[in-house]
Amino acid sequence: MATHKTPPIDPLTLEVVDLIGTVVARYHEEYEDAASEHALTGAQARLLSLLSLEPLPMRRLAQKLKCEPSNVTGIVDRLEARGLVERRPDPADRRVKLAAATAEGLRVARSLRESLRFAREPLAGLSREERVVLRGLLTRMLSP
Amino acid sequence: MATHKTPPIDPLTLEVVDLIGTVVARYHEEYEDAASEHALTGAQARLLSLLSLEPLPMRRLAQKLKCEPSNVTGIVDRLEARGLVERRPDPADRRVKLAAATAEGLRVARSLRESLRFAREPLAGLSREERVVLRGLLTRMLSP
DNA sequence: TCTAATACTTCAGTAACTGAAACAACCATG
DNA sequence: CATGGTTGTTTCAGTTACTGAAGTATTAGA
Repeated sequence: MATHKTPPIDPLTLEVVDLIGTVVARYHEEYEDAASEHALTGAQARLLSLLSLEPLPMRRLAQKLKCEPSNVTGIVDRLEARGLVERRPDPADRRVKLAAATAEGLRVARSLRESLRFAREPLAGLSREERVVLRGLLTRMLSP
Repeated sequence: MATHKTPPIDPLTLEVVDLIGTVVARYHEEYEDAASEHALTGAQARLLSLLSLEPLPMRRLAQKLKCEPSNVTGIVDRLEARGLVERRPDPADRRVKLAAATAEGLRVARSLRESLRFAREPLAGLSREERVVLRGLLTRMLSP
């Protein structure tokens, strides 16, 4: 009964996968909380964070957020209605609209970043050496 | 200009936080993909996974999924319409409805679990010793 | 028993999302 | 330089997820 098509996954790996699941859940929870403290939804917060680095065409936003462009339209609409984002014409291509964070949008994005406690607390228990090790392991995990 | 209210976060920590963000993104992507391969949304997949372990009252589902009970009603409705979940009366309390995975639901849940490649691939590059170290670090990170 | 709390559903209302269709602007080819 | 295909954005219809308020049972407590 222990012989299946799927190779049996060893308990250690299962445990690590489970831990990663917990990290993911915690991360999301904190992110959503931080967003809603600023009266933003998760999707709005993600988009605004992207724009806080540089203005982007709608199409690139859709690529980065892995969704359809028609979806981005709505999210930007709502952020624009609140004065956090504005649409500018792209001088190089008149088809393109660049979404850009306004001054207020930048302020909110910064505040959002700072209230993301995940950056400080969960790593607080780790020493510098441990962080280096963790960085190495995660890097190898992510770059196949 | 480098003196702010927020203590400056060192580059190493930022890097690790960024890596965690990438892990979270990758995890989510794979989870959604696996779900949609089974014609399930993410929320439906999460709920069905919970029920594949044991039947649960609607209220407990809402707690586990961190959402309102009225929301669970809809998700269970849709899963029930597809024959993956059924509602049973709780013999002990006639107010309660237990949601339970059907045989077909269990089958889908198992298949979903197996197609979650995240369990194998990203850890594939790590040796046993490294997994032990990773487990330790993640555990310390999560249990403050 | 009468009342308050609990479990679930129903009903607006909003946001996120998809896919198709429309429109404008770009671009390449003949 | 015309024209036809491609690209970037929006609009629209339709689905799901979600909240919060009200409504209906049922249970439990004074």
